[in-house]
Amino acid sequence: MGQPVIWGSPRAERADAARNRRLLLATAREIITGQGADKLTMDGLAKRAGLGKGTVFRRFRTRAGIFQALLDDDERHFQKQVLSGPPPLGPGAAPLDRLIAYGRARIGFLIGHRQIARAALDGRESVPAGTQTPMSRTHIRFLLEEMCLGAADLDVLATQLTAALDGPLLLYLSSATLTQTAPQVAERLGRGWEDLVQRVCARTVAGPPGGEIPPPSAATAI
Amino acid sequence: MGQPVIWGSPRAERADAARNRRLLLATAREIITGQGADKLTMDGLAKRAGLGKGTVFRRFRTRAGIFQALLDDDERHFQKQVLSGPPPLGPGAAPLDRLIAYGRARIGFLIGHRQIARAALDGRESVPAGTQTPMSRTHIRFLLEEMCLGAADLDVLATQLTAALDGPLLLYLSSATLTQTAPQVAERLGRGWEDLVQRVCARTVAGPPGGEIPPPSAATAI
DNA sequence: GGCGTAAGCGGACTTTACCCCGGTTATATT
DNA sequence: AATATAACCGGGGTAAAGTCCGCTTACGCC
Repeated sequence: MGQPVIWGSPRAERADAARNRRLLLATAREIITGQGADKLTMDGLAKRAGLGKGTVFRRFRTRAGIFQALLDDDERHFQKQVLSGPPPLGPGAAPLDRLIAYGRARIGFLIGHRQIARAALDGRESVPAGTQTPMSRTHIRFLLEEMCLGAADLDVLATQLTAALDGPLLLYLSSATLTQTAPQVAERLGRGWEDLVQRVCARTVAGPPGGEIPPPSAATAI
Repeated sequence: MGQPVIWGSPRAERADAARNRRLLLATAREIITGQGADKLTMDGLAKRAGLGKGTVFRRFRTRAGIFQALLDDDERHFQKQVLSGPPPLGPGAAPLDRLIAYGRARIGFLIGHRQIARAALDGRESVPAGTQTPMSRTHIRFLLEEMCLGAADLDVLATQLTAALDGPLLLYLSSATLTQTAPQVAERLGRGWEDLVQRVCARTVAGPPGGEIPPPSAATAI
């Protein structure tokens, strides 16, 4: 139990650091559910957790970083359902059905986490929301690949579909709308996603317009 | 009290205010091209424009607001090309071709404006990027409508395609990648968009899964 | 042209994100 | 167990965002 297993390279997180990180995340959740995300301040968080301000910044680097960490945490749980839960979300169903189910689930997840997800956006960072290859994109890419549709550039397609899923909730829908009519919005977006995916995966598309030129260079770049 | 008749529109902008707004936008552009978007500070902007800080905040409400205003300004010019320029971007071509051309143009525009567009994101506002019905979405909606594909919910589809266009550049691609390999990225995304749109518009899709239920309530809601 | 009023303006004030660095403590090694 | 070292902690300091309120000015009306 107390065995400090050394992970790959970056020297495992020190025990006190890990404890404090958990404490800070939990405290952040308290503040958010109690007073709303926009009332979360670095000072306040530190004080309420009984820690110094420097500690908070060391852990999360920036205010948005806290929300990214929270989102990451919840996404991990969500992803577990996707990877090992019952079909059609989990493995065992046809890729197309899984993709549709995944979209609906993701929409629900984002609506449930809209406060945090929005607050995780930060115009001053080079890559705003979460990681550069979000789990969502990876999963969609995987399902698309299994379907063997003749897409010219799977990476781009996966990125665009991920955006079609996240974008409306992160970029275009006002949180007022979301708060007032969340269930209807979820249902509409879910149907829309199903329709979109069904069209995209119908596989009746002419070859690439410019001849058979493969994607520019590295196949996995973007 | 003498009730001043409330006009439908909120009483045109005062002349000095308009002049100052233009001055501030121009000054902001100077700073951005000269020193980069992240060097733009409200104090600095006010001082360089020879105005008070309060004025800057009154005009743009928030730091991100400045970038939103700049983007809005440039988008207006861009949109002029779309509405009255030569085909296939402008009117005169088939809707599908216009949609493809629009996507490519929009990608180019966003890559060219990536600094501003990213900085316009703000996790503390209810609707982060620009307006709630961006011109982009409206235009896409219009073209889709002309195509008469049997989409269940055009508004949602338009929103999702808009996101597929904006999302990759706003949310997922690191600005490092963009700066280093902008042309290749533009080309790949452009091809991807063409492929995506061609699939979506192939019109060989079964009816909606749950029968012929129309979208929940208001047709133009989302 | 003179007047009333709403809008605009400025800059001091408050709050908050973020930096820094000396002191402390967990962990690996011997 | 003692030591070396690297990571962690704290809290004061800075600069920038955002607020307030009294003064000024443009605009519509008489």
